[in-house]
Amino acid sequence: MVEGSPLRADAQRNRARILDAAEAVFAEFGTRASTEEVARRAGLAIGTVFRHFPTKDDLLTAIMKRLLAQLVEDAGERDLFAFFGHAVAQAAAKKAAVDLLAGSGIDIRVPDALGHLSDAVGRLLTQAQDAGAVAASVRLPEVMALLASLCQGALHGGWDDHLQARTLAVVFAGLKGC
Amino acid sequence: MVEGSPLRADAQRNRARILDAAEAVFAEFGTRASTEEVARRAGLAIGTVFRHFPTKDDLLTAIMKRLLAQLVEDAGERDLFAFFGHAVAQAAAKKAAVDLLAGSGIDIRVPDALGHLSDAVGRLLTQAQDAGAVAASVRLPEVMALLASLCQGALHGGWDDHLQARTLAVVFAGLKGC
Amino acid sequence: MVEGSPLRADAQRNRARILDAAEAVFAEFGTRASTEEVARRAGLAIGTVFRHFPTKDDLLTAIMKRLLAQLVEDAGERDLFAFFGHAVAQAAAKKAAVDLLAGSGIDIRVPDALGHLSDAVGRLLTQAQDAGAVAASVRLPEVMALLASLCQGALHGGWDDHLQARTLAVVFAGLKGC
Amino acid sequence: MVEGSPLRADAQRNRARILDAAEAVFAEFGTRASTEEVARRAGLAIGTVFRHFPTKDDLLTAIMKRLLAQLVEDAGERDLFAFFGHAVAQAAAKKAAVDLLAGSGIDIRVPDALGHLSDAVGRLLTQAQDAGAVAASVRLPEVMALLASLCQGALHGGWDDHLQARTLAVVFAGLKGC
DNA sequence: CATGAATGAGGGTTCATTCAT
DNA sequence: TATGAATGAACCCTCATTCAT
Repeated sequence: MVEGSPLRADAQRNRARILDAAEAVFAEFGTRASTEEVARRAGLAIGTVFRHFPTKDDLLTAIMKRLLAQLVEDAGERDLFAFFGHAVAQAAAKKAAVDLLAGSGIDIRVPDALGHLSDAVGRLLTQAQDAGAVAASVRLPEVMALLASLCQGALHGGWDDHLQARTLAVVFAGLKGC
Repeated sequence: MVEGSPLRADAQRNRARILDAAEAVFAEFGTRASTEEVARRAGLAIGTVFRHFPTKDDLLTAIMKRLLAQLVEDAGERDLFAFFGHAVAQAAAKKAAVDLLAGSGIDIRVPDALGHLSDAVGRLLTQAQDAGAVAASVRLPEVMALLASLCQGALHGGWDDHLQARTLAVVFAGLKGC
Repeated sequence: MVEGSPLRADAQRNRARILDAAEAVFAEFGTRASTEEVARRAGLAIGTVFRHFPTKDDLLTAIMKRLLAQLVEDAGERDLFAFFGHAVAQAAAKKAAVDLLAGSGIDIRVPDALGHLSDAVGRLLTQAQDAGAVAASVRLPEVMALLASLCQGALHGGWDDHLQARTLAVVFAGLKGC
Repeated sequence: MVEGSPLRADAQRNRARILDAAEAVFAEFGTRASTEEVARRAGLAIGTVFRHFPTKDDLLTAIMKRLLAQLVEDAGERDLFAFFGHAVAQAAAKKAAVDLLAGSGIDIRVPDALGHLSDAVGRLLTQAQDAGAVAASVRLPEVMALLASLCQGALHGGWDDHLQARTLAVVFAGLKGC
């Protein structure tokens, strides 16, 4: 079953190029960067971008979904603390996506993807609490709130590694409960 | 020194009206709201707004400075924990300003104002550490980073009071050191 | 009572220039002509056109209203047959307006203006019937239908004067009843 | 003469499907409907449409020709009055074609087809005059002008059956001479 | 010959900024 | 100095047309 004509391969490649370019462009200039700039970076004509993503929002949503899916995957390979560190480290490189995660301006619905991330973090939280690494009183909503906050902070604050470590250390201490 | 001519009074009043309108408009619609909308809300013509703030960025910078100055003042009347709660609570109502603080898109330099806020928070931190309410190992940079992160998180996350309290509780526990 | 600042005069002049240019452009190229072309013909920047008519439809509606108002006025100075001749002769020069009158594509509501025209023609019809120049059985709806049809026909058919006269003669004979 | 290779059969079928789809689409949405929509409705790829009709105008011209040919055929089976009624009734269902007939926007030359229609109507006219049903003074050009006008009017005016009957009655009375 | 992805000019619209009044 | 009309670059998006597969 060879579903999809050979041309489909080109289209797939272009779709990926667009997403990569968009992620880079939006990361560099924010979501206000023009779709034209994305096309330029992807080395494609503007029409091609709109053929793949009929709306700028569609493009942003697609980026968002990809980022969240990646985070969910990343969550599977780490414990809660490592995942926090990882996510925060990623943030700086994912300006646009974090903006979107934050809901700034553009109305984007990625409930499923967000739900999956929440599920993944929930599993990490349970593991951490079972291992006694996080206080039993801590619940998922505040963990997600802290994760989002720290990603935003890292993104916009321009933290260096040292500052990031010290900041996370405070939060981790808080999670452990004391 | 002609600083006090009758016209100057008008100008000062207009400047204040513009800033108030801009804060309200940008808080409601984000920094993408048009300058024209700000003028409308201020009950002034667009030209007047640009006479006072030659650039939209200038206007945004001015709002930022005013917000930070207010925060510095607020810091003087609270302890570290109360101030965190206050700042976070404010965030939701100051969408635009927090965006700016975060540097999203528009390039704004308000080093002095930020420095003053840092100073104020530094004083609160010292007080809290002197009182044994915050671990001695905690330093100002991470406190500022946490403050900014939580403000961002509160702003974009749409936290209710309960979630805000639980989230802050984790951070406060972390600051106390345990 | 000097309502309106002096600048208003300029704006009024520009509004008129835009309407004149739009009528000419749309008459020449149809309603598909670009707003940019209208601006060019008016000797104004595109932004000015959109300041006066926030939407292309707004511009088309405005032209339509003006044309209909003119027709209503024209109706006051003629009998039914002369008015038919006049309207049909105008049609060729008013491509766009007739298109709009016909409702082609663009959704425009000018019910009031259309109603006024209908009223004016109704008066002419009554006069003609009172004078025995039109059969008593004829009613307004079909007169309006004939008027619109003939305007369309004249517009798109490129009739010369002779053909127009002969065509109208048939319709006039029909109205007289025989 | 290779006119009859198996492929030719496919091509002919596709050509017909495209014309049918185009007539339906343009009738529904006007000539502004996209060629892509036509391809979709025909169940073909856009490239196939352009292979058969290198230009959108070519497609529109082809539709026009087919419509006129059909009208010519219809004319053979009716007397002048019945044909008028038939053509006008068709108009509403042939939005696009009538648009084209009218020449609105797209520049299309279908002189031959139009000539044939004119010939057919000329025959009907002669018959009617021979039968004394139409005044001898009436000539073909104004009959064609009336026909086109009424089709336009019916198309854009949204006439109901009653209005159409009354409107045609006036024209028929005019043709009869009185 | 059919396919459908890619192209890119062009269209409607917005908005920061300028400048005549 | 305040006003608000004018400007025009830039943006998002559409669609006729081309061309590699």
